[in-house]
Amino acid sequence: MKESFGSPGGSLAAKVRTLAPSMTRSMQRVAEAVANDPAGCAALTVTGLAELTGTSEATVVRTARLLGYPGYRDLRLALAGLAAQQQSGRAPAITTDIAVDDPIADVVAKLAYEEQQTLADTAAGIDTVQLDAAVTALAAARRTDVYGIGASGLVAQDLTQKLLRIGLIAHAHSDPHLAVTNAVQLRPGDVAIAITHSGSTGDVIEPLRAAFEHGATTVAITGRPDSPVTQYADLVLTTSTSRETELRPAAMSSRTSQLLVVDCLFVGVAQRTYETAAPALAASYEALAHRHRSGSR
Amino acid sequence: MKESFGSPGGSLAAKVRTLAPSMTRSMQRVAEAVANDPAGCAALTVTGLAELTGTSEATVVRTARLLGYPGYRDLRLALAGLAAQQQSGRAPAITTDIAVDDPIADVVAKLAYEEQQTLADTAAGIDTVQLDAAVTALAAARRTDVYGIGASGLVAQDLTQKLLRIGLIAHAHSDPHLAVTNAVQLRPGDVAIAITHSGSTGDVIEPLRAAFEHGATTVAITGRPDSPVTQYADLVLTTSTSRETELRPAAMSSRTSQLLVVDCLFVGVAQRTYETAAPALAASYEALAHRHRSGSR
DNA sequence: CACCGAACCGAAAATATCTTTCATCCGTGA
DNA sequence: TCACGGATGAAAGATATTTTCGGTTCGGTG
Repeated sequence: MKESFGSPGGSLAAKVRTLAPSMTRSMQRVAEAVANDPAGCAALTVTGLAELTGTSEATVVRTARLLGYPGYRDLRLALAGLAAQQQSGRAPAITTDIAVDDPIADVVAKLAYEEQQTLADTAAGIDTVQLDAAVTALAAARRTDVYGIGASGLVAQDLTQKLLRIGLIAHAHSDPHLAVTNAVQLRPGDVAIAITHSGSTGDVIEPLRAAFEHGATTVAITGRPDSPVTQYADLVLTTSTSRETELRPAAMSSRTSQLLVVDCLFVGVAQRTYETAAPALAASYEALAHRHRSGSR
Repeated sequence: MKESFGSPGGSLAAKVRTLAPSMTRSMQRVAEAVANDPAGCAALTVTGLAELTGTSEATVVRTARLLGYPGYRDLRLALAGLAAQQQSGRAPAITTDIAVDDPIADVVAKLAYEEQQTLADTAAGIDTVQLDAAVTALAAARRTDVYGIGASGLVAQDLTQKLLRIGLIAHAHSDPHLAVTNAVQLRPGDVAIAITHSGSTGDVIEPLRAAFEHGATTVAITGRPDSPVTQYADLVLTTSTSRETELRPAAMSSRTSQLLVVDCLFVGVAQRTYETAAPALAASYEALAHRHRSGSR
């Protein structure tokens, strides 16, 4: 709503005020309407605006000319621009938590905003040295086990799916017993990754511990860098922790954060193993093609 | 971020990407021109834009329609608005694709940025009316089945986990046969949700179809609103489509987008069923507490 | 008070722009 | 190769904008 200086378009209201004295009565009515409700007027045709102001098309066009536009068409475009700017000006107001009676549109906006925030926090907080070390370990690993339970289990599977796609050997475990059983098979050069937001999930810590004790390179992806899980982790990747609210459980933001970390790991590994990763990715894409119907076009 | 008129607003570029696959060659040329230079195109008449893109007026109008506007006139208005916003909003900082030799810190930054972008696009492109209807259906459903394969399967599980947490009956299926077997058990009042980025995954379409034919309320979460899956969907929730690069497969951004939609569904349902959802959430939290060791440190 | 002229104004014609229709063209699959 | 269906653009048709032009009002003047 601020007026810009030399910038074209500038404030229409100001221009209207300046030029008002040199306008005839009907033209003033038009100018006023335009200044008061740019958005509304932008939606109108010459005829519409003429009727609204109780004048004629000719007068509207004359007014547009006076305001410095070649014709009404261009005034209208400028109006649309102005409206859009005003619209975006009164932006955020997303500061509050999601309330029980928020309309669904607000829910969408707030969730998107919060997840964006989570991503930014995570990216800012990540330790690239540890990340790089984890990537190096993964790229060279004979096999990789990933542990995760509940929501984190899905992240574990996501990572596994990706690694498999580029030809690495990876397994996700959400059954603690099987996880431990498998963990003891690991040996130096292998990698074990535990994903847990709280860092205190025993079912995930135990297999990591087993892997750790058998000499595998262990990685913890957690929101609590001082939690028990880090005891057995050679490398710790910290995810961001945002306050959780009644309607937005922690699982939601921790998942977003964990997924970003996982994506970074994946892309990092794909870079390191580009020679084999690129063809593998292409191949998996090919293989899937026939599972899709002919497509929409 | 809705715009003044009925027309869906948000990022035009995102919409172009989403709809591009369903466009013909000439229309793609027009769409591309519009997406690349909104300001320039806003200054052109139909004829002008037709000449610029080497097509005809008819094609330009057709493209405008496909993008959701009643005609070229309105597209032009929207373009003017967009141009104004870009002008004031300054440059969106163009990031290049992730390169094979990018240092890990750049990878983190680029991935975070792209996922944020995906979230914004998704939020802008989502149809809140459909979303609201889906929420209503879910909140009232006797049971809910969710179909998803591969990466989308994880999203399906995520949704299921969340719904279960607030006391709803939900199942995720990734086995196509079992999915169909279960789908035929559905009846009016039940809800079936298919999650597929391409919208052409036969293994996911079949169960949805079965559910559809048995009278369940069917929902499709897809990046292609014109794809086969929507044939059997009462409600369609569109996820955003970002260009995929060699090191960043489509699965990555579609997952981010799908998860946002799923989160919106969940929060929406939690709002509707607040009386039962809040205690249920609290209870599940309690139940998990004992799985965690005494705490940090 | 009647008259005059100038500016104002809007109806309608003229023009530009947008939309629709329809015949043609091109690619595709049998 | 042929037939088909969708994509495409030329041109007709519909709207919107601009221009023209004559009527009207208002202030000044004899």
